[in-house]
Order: sequence, then C-alpha cells, then structure tokens
Amino acid sequence: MAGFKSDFMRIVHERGMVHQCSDAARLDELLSSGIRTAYIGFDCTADSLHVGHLLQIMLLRWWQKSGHKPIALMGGGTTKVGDPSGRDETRQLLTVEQINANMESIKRSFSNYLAFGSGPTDAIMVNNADWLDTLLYIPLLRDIGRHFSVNRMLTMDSVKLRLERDQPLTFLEFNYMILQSYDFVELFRRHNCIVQMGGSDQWGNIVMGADLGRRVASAELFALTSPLLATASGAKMGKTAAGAVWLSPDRLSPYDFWQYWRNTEDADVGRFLKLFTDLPLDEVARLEALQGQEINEAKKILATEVTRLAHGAEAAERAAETARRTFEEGTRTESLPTVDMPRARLAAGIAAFDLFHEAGLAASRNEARKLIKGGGGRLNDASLASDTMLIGERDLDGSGTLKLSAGRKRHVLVRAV
RNA sequence: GGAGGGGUGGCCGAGCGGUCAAUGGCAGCAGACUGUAAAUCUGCCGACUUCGCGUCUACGAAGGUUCGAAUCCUUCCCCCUCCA
Repeated sequence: MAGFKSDFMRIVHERGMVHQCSDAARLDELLSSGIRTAYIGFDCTADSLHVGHLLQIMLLRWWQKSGHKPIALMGGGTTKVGDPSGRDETRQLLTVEQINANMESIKRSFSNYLAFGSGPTDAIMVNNADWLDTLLYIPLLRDIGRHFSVNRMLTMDSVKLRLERDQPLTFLEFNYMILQSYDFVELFRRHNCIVQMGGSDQWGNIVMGADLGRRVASAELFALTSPLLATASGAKMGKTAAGAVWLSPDRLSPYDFWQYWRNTEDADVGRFLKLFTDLPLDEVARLEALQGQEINEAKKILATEVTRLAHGAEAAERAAETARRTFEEGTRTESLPTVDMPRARLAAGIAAFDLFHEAGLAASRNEARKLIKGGGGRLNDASLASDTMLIGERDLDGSGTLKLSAGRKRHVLVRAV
C-alpha cells in the first residue's frame, strides 16, 4: 500500500476508501502520467441517493481533485433490469416514468461534490439508457454474449449467493452483469474511461466489464472498489428511525442530516472523518485522539463538514447553529422544524397526544399517547404528565410559539397563526 | 407435466381449532445512567378508542366446514426441492 506515486491512489488508500483494486501498481503508473477517466454507476431505484452512496461519490470527488476526469453514470437503462447483487429477492420493477423521475431528482445531489463542465477534468454525467435501450438482441448475443461463460457467471457472488440460499433469480436479473459490463466498454469507447469504481458488492460485475473490454476492444481496464461500511457496533450505515439517511434535502432536512453525523459513535469518528470529509489527515488524527466529552467537538466538525458537502456551507452552518442553541444553550430557535397551528384551535385547547401526532412527532395518535405515557413527551422542555392534558394559548411564549419534544433529540416548534 | 415442502406482524422465526393482535430474537421508540456516544437495565412496539379484559383490520388470495380458524377442507397465485 505504501509508495504510490499518484495522488489519487495515495489519498484513497491512506483514507481507507479502497477495498480491492485489480492492478494497483499499473493503475498508479497510469494515473501519474496523464489525465485519466473513471466512472461509477448509480441506480435510479429511488428519487434520492443516500449515505450508502456517499463513499462512492467521495471516490469520484478525490478522483477529480487529483486531476482526473470523473463520470457519473446514471443507470437509466440498467435500472430497468435490476441489480441482483446483495439481494435475496427480485427488485420490484419500476416503470420507465419512475426511473426517469428518479434520475432527474438524483442528478441534483452531485453538483455539490463534483465540478461539472466541458474542461478536461470536469465531471460529466451520462445515462446508460442512451445506448442500452436500443440494443438488438441477436447482435448483442453474437458480439457480447459469446464472451460470457455461464459457468463463470454462476460463480459470481450476486448469482451464487441467490442460488445457494435457494432464492429465485430471474433471467432478467441474470442479465444485469452483462449490461453493466457493456457499459464499461461503451464508456471506454466513448470517453476513454479506463476505471470503474463502486462498492465492494460490485467487484464481480466490474471485473467482468474489464474482461469484456480486453476481449472486444483490447482495452486495459481497471476495477477499484470501496469497503462495505458498518458502524462500530455492527449496524449498516445510513439507517435511522425514519429510514435511510437521504442526501436530498426534500427527503431529509439538512438539520436532521447534520444530527445523523453528530450522533456518530465514538469509535467511528476518525474513520468517518477520513471517508466522508476532505479534512487533511493530520487534522483527522488530532480530532480522533480527543477523549471523553471532548470527542463531541470532533463529531460536530464531522457533522458540519459532511453537511457542507451535501447541502452547502450555509445550510451546514445553520444546522450547526440550530443544534448548538437547542442542545447547548437549551434555548429555542426559529430554525427548528416548525408546524403552523390555527390560533383558534390553540385557544380551545388541544389534547397533548393530538398535538404530538399533528406536529409529526408521532406516527399515530396511539403512538403519541404511548410516547407521553412512557415519559418521553415534553412541552416547553418540561415533561408532560398526561397524554390527554390540554395544550393551549397559555403555553405559547412571547413570539407565539411553543416547543414540543419527543425524547431529548427530536424537537418541533408549534406556531400559532 | 408428476411427487414433496413452503408462503405468519419492518426482518428472522414459533404457533397448527378457542385463553392469538399472535411466544422468542433482531431492528425501532421512550425512560434511567451518560457526553445529543457506546454498553447495560426498564417500559413500549397493528389501527381506532368514551383508555375499559371495547371496536376494527391482520397470519399469500378467494370460498367453505364450525358456536368459533393463522390453525381443518376446496380452488387459485407465488416460491423451493426432486423426478420427467
């Protein structure tokens, strides 16, 4: 691992972003002798990327910062097939409309991480539907299919694991790796792209693409994968009560995104700083050495840095400030999530459990009751004794708002209008 | 096409005529302890509710038997295994 000549290989290895690389020495050589192009493919299965994609995006970011050209490939075509990797069940088929809508929505997330344009190291975005949609079956079989050994395909983890676990695998999904391989070759032909990166579960698919490139285009192609991430206590990255940690602000507010990182386990702080921020390694070393309560400073920096990349500096500062005022000063801030409530209803009084439900702190009235009965409901920072207690105008502060909390971390302002 | 096995709450997995809204584990939420951490302990964990051992919806789908079915029967759908 030591002794890489190229910035990219040195940086991503130092930061622990690499799981496997097909020929690290040769790739290092190529990267130190000119501008190279790499791509990562992103499925359009949801309308937002999430934390699980972040490491891949950071790889592209370092690729570009190291003086090379990144391609973000949108899987407009491959999503119609569905990647069987790492799944026991067939993905639900999405309609073309859904896929296109998802793709449009996902595109926006990249702008903060990559500089797009037409210069030599500017990032570009392409859609594999552009070439996959019009493929003809027989020509594809004759030109590409003959290079694929079913024997070998059956040994690929994505296929093998399904079969070993007696889970069904459709022919449709079986074809995914062929299309992904085709993508790699197509991007080599169109953009002289020589590297495909991705998560470690993509290793097999990527290597197949590299092999195909060698056979049909005499291309020297490389695979580089990132490790599968879990938190120190073993949970998969990026899951919270509300589901995935989305990168789109429409799905998850910058404040909640910031909070996700602020709540990182102690043992993960250093690793996450290396993986998900641009901070120099000596700074990371200093932060992760902090002990006890002091490591909270490192978590705040982590949260703000990651949020800055995802949502911009302004949103990150605002989230940090909101959190500081809320948690450290215990004061109320306008920037907490706010729900409007007609003044007339407050004047009449609203049962506590109703208000918690309507404010979005509980999924149902029942859940709100249980939350409050269990001692987790707070009004203006004071614990609520009864779930049926009426909340009304007298609980408003000078500016006409009151604060509800579910537990210590989730807060909502209710504003009389 | 034939024979056998199976489809249970977010996931895994018990139940196999009533006491089943359904054991247990995981995940999740809340409380205690803390540092907005981890670990640990405690409570909650289908919806509604006049909060009551009340009502409704749920055990692949549709019918049926029964006072009563997740549990039995029939048909259908889907999955797995073996045979052809």
